[in-house]
Amino acid sequence: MTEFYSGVQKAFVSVDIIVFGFEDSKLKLLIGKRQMDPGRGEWSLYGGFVGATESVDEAAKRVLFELTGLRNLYMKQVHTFGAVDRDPGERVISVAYCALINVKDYDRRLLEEHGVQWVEPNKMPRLYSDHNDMVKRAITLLRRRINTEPLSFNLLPDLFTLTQLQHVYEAVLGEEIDKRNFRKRIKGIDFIEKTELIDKLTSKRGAALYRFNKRMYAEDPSFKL
Amino acid sequence: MTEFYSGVQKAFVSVDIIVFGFEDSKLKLLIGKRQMDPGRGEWSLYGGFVGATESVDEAAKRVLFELTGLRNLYMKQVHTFGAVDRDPGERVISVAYCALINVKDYDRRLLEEHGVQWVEPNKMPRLYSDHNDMVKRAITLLRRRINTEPLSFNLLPDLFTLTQLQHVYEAVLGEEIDKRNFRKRIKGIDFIEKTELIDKLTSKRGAALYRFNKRMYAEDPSFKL
DNA sequence: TTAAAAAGTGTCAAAAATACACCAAGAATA
DNA sequence: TATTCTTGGTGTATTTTTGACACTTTTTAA
Repeated sequence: MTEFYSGVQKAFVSVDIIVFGFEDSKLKLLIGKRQMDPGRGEWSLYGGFVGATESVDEAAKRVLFELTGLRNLYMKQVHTFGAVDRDPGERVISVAYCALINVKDYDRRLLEEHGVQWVEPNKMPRLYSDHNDMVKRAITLLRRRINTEPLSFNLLPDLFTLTQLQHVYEAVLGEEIDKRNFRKRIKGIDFIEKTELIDKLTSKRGAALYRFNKRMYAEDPSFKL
Repeated sequence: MTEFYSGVQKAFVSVDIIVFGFEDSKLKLLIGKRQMDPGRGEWSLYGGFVGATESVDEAAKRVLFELTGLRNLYMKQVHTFGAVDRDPGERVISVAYCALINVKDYDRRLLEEHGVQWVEPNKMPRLYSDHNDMVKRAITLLRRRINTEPLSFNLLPDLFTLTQLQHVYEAVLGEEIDKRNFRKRIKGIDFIEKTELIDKLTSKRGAALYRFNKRMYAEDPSFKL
């Protein structure tokens, strides 16, 4: 075992990103038709290869930036997929990442430019290779973490109403939540601040706008919904 | 973007395994001195490369089998580590797995053969490359899951006493648990069965032996301690 | 003026979590 | 053989958390 690297084959390493957004009170994610071989024309996640001079995490950030034009988004590694024949051409091992974006920050031009679109997870077509599994894992990850980590704010604008926030939870968890109990719990969380501002767009009466106070959260980073 | 694979460098892909065991009421894991370059002589996790004809998961199983002589162990992917210079020689991307074994199933000869030994996580030396980070992540994973997944039994013999089981929880979570409350909760779980057998080894009085009923759990796989 | 649509608010009951202390059984020892 | 030591085993009362549940307010549009 001295010739450590001998007799072992190298592989391509790629990243695939499950980009989640929230629109019309629904959780959605970005998929597009593959514009390259293998699998040209099939629905797939957006991805890219890990370059020689970047870490896998950096590659994921780069690819996400290419797609969205945005940086510093919430992103987490989901799982690494390594079946021998998952890519019909070469041996490609892919690290799946999940990212959350506020759909309104997203430049609609870029959607077209990259030929991607928002779809609801349960209305998704068959995707290329193991990408459906990636999506499944990503959703499982979201569901597990949304109650212990302040994820939800990443899917909303800086200012949001409690109804919107509740809809995020309902969309991710796939179940209805009692409005009064939800708001009761939110009131107990100091870093979700009520502002003086009122949103008049989505309701006739107008709803108070809230804000996630990052600094306050950073001081005592514990979260439990 | 037609020449899909061109201009991208391949990388070695390896697996590293954090093998947890439970001994003397303590959580321990296997580390050894590296017997190969780079990093010869440094403390490190046990690992190996992913071969051309095996999936990453299969590679992890194979490596774990090499090390322990055991199959069908509990094993979960933890995280993939992909810093550019994490391996001083070549570009190596490593997928960390965590495995749980019952120390008594482990052939002590194999320990010596592979030059590995059990250490407590908090008494661990500096490990090769990013292996300390791997261990940290693995422990975080265990802590997150031990209350929602029947992990703990994998660290114990088929027959175990409630005190042993409690010690597993205390060791993983790093906190003491009230004996009566613990046993109360256990009683509410049908697939933890009391047997007629009594363990006379660890106590003078003798303690009832319990068993995890896999089939019963499979029928209704929900777990909440 | 009336209807429609979403925002906002509090109480009570059930369930779950936590704190807490003594007796039992057997082995070893004085 | 009495004593002590060690670990196994058991129940209750309190607090906390969760969950169910319905009506009023505000504004716009018909």
